[in-house]
Amino acid sequence: MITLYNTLAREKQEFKPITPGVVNMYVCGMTVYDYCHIGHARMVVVFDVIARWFRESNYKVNYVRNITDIDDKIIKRATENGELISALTERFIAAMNEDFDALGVIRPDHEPRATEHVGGMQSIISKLFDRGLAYSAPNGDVYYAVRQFQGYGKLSRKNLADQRAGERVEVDANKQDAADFVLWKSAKADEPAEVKWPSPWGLGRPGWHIECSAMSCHHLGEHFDIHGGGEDLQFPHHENEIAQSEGAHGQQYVNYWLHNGFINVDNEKMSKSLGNFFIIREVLAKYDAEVLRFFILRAHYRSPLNYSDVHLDDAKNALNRLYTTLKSVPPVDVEIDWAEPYAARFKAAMDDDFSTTEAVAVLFELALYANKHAGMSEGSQASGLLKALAKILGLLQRDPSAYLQAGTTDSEWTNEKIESAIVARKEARAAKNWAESDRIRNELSAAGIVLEDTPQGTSWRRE
RNA sequence: GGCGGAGUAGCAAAAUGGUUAUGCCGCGGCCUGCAAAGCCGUUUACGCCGGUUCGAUUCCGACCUCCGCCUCCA
Repeated sequence: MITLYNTLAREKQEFKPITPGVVNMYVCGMTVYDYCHIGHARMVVVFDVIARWFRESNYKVNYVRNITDIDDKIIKRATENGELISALTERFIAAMNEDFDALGVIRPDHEPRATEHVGGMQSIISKLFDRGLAYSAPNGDVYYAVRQFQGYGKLSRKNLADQRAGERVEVDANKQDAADFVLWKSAKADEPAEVKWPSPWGLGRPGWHIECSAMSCHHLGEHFDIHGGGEDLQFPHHENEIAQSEGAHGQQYVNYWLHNGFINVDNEKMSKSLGNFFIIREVLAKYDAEVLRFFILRAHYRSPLNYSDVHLDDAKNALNRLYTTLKSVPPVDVEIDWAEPYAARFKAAMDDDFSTTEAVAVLFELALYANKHAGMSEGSQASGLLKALAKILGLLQRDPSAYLQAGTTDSEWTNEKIESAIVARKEARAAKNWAESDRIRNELSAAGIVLEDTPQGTSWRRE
């Protein structure tokens, strides 16, 4: 039985699918006008693992993660660059795929793009007009009449009367109410033709929130199981999605709302305005992508997670221990027996709101057991189980030596050069010439290469 | 002002009404030519004050501090 924390109910609940054996899940993805940062990495890794765990639990998963390829920031960036919007978005979609692939994220079953669903958005807006939930403003924009929707604020627990309208942002005079939000934006003269779609309300483009209502409905129906995203999307984005979808369709939109916590820097939210954000590809230039993935999964998905080089170094050292175990205690292929104590604890952890933190702790306990029983069949069994369980988290599937010897920085010490140094050292050791053998080892050590003498010979790794 | 989250050992991070989290780092030991890796051991952990309880880090109440959302944001 899987339990998950439902933001809508503010408590952990047992997961009950609408259709037995099926999970329909929608996650708000990227707005593609720039490179992805590690906050995005956390979001995709977290929901990747959630999808993996449902599959492991024998559910058929329909995982949809959208791509927002039309919005204000995209238009602004394309205009600044003097390039077509489609050229800009294609470029960053390609970059996004590179980054997410590197992180071992399995592609969602569907990755709809907003621009492909404008028709669906218009049809929802029409329904909202029919139900008296939408209105055209003097400036040609179409707005959602928030106060006409009963239950507005039920996700974010916001009470319209308590909000301080206009305190931070001036209220648009076109709105009937400060809380109303735009469904359709009328075309502006200086906007490129690429962003102008015909509609019953004139030439224009969709508001932000409507795309997710349309794309989720297209792939998963009017009522589906799980909707996820970063915690900041709770309000207003997800609140508005509920208003749109439930307002148009007259039935419950989503059963379980899941929100991942942020990556912080110095205990503050990572954001562009603070200038404290890190792009995935910058981080991957310094650290192996698996280290970043491990770092993310070591924390619970709802907790804030502080990012720094010190913390990634810590994660790197920890991951090294697991790979070192797999290297020194070769795993056998294992079919997971969920009744086996370690596996049972792993499963209990994952079933309990996807507690990867506890699941990772089980991996380390297996590593300890494997190391203690190195050379025995219990050891290789434990090592095999370690690898099999880690696979569910998308970790530890590479050849251990290849992982440990991979360097993020190229040194002049090629593998061949290292190997020949090891041969030279072996000869020195055979002659009990310890001074020479230690000189060679120190030379390698200075280059970040660590030698390990074992009964089977000398192996090496990069630090 | 409203709503929500959090304060755990040097660092990171979980669970839990009484029993070892886990990892990194440090220290000691075993092993090793010496190391590394591994194994063993190790540093009075639970913001503060009350309450409930045989017993609270864990439940209840007050307080302090921090963070997030209320505007685009994963």
